[in-house]
Amino acid sequence: MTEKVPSISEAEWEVMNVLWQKWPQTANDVITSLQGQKDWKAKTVRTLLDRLVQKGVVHVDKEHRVYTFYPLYSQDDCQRAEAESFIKRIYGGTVKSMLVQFIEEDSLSEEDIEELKSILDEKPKKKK
Amino acid sequence: MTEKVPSISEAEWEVMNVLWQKWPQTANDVITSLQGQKDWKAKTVRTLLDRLVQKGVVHVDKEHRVYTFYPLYSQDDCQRAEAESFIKRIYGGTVKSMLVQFIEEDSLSEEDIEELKSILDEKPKKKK
DNA sequence: TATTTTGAATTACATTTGTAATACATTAAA
DNA sequence: TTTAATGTATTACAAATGTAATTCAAAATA
Repeated sequence: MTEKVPSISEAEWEVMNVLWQKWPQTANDVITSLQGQKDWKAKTVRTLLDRLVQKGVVHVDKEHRVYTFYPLYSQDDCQRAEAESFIKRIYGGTVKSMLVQFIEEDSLSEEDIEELKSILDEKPKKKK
Repeated sequence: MTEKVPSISEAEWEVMNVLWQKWPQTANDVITSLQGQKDWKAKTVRTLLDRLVQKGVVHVDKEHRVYTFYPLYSQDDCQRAEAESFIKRIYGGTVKSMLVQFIEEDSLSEEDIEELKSILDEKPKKKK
């Protein structure tokens, strides 16, 4: 079972995304990773990290002078949690309606489509 | 091309969802529609409607004493806009990775899966 | 050692959002 | 007509969020 994930704001997600790529990281690591990607001052990133710690999404290791941070939830868990509330709000809770919209749109390449098809084919076999 | 949709907050989405179902509606219509669904006071809904008007997402017709409201953007357009930013933030911008996660999860029924498959089968044929 | 740099802790401040309440002006009801 | 109900307009107020700046102590450097 997936425990309840605290809510992560938009800006905080950017920070989490870099933390999930590699951890632990120092605040400076994170700040550097976000350079060029986001136009944030170092202090801003630092604040976001602190808030994530407060929220219990990130743990900070204070053993050494320079702290290191690492995620307390997997990216997958957070994605699912976020996606669930998103879909409820935007698509009335039905995953399918969203999938349909995306599939009908031209946002998928030929290969993507093929890959999805094969995943779908696999799917029912996994039933227990 | 889809024009830029103003950002709609979580609570505001609930209001939009009822407005998209039927419009125009008076504030009271909307309030009534949300009864039982959300535990909001009438004034709260009214505030949300006003904010949506301010944001330019909803138009209010003041021709009559009792105003009527209607959406200025299609549900589809708003869903796409929201989904796009959502996917960018949460799934690094790739629709497919999200679809995969949902398909792999057990959130889809047999019929859903079949339907998706047939939609995917149709898809490539539509290429121009 | 004196000084600069660096990291962490604390504080700041505007905007958005959630969640209304109050004040007013009409209209409907008594 | 006086009064109550209803709809609109304005105001409120705390929490979350975006976006930092300031303060302070320790470490690195001159």
